[in-house]
Amino acid sequence: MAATDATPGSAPGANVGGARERILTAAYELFSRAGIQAVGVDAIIARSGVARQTLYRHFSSKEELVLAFLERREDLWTKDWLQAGVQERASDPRARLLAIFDLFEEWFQSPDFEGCSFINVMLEHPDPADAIHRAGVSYLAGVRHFLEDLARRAGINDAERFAREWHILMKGSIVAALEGDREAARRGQKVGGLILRDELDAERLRENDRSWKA
Amino acid sequence: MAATDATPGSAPGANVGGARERILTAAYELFSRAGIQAVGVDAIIARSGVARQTLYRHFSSKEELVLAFLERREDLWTKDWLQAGVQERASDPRARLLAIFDLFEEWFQSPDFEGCSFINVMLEHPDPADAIHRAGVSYLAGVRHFLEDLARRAGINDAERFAREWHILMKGSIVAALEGDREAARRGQKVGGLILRDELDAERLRENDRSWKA
DNA sequence: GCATGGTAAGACCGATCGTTCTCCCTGATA
DNA sequence: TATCAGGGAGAACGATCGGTCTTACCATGC
Repeated sequence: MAATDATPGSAPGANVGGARERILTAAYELFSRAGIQAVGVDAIIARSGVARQTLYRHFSSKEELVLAFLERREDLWTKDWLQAGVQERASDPRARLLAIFDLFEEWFQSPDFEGCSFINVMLEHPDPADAIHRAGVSYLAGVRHFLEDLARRAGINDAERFAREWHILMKGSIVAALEGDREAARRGQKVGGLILRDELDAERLRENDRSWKA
Repeated sequence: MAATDATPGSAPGANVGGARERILTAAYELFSRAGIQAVGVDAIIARSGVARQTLYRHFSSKEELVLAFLERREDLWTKDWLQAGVQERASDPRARLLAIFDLFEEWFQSPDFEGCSFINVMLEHPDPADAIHRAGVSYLAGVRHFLEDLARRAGINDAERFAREWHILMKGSIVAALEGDREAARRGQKVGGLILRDELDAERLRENDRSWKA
């Protein structure tokens, strides 16, 4: 995920782009894999090859850097990977919902599978008043809104409820994958199929009901 | 969850039982709510009212204390709460599986809902070689084995596969509840109902198939 | 030439981390 | 009475934490 190294021997991502960019790249690599509390600013400074003061010029505190990391995570993971991925794999909204778990299948098998950073930071900062906790919740809501949009396009009756159910499947299968279940994605997809079938049945019932009354 | 205070004014759990017991009680309360890295040994010492050296006489390191906390969590949460809870609420294995989410419903509404410590510690220690990570995975497997047993008693064909699907629902709804979804338990129960119905249909098909061949 | 601003390098701060140590007290046992 | 283990209180260890400060370098624009 890091750009090609411009200065061999130095840490990946060092001396590529401006200082702020190098800091964010290093923070992304470290935070997404090891979590927040386990990564000190010293580690980010070392990996980015930036001076201490430079980091604090761009980010007034570690918390601000974490919030910037989460913002980037949404760009790279939610938008560039998840949303773009399902759109290139399928065109039908229903197929796109199921394609999420095809993406997950590949993701889970990747050697440095790191899980969902939004879940990770939310659990790592349990206080609901914590800005980092709230940011995690907010970016998870962003994912859910994407599901809601797909559900609406698929003609599903209560898109918000459906999205929340689908998201539960996604989050559950991510945790299962972190436990080591290599088939977590297929399991999520299978149960998702049951949900979709149930929605279809319900829709058919509603239509029968309408034609009955007509 | 802490025993009644025997010495009013001191921290809850202090001077109740032996030193080891007080330490474990304090560790349980702090670790389960704030996580591992956020809780220092100083906080556990202060809450338990125990001397520094006393803690290190009973637990050779913080890591050992964390492992003892997880062991206690299995006793209190998995066995005394989850397993005992579903057995008193229902007798039919299928009803017991669904009753898990009735328990979750109450759990999620409790003001100090803390989530699943096994998931929390596993995500907080992402390294699969870490003893704490492995312990979390192992206790999650314990929960899964309980589900597997229920599934087997319910006559479900592939109990291991079923248990993994059911567990995904449980974990997903726990994370959703931590996000603030007040109906996460009902959602899990509803999707669980779809899985159960599907298992019933499949079993019916197998029986039809058998009588057809007979 | 000279000022300016971004950056590197690194000393330094107080606080906290997990851990070890010493000293003293108490209560049970021999 | 003498012994000894368990525990309390707290100093102290080296390491690391997030964050500040100083100094020097270098490229740019006036």
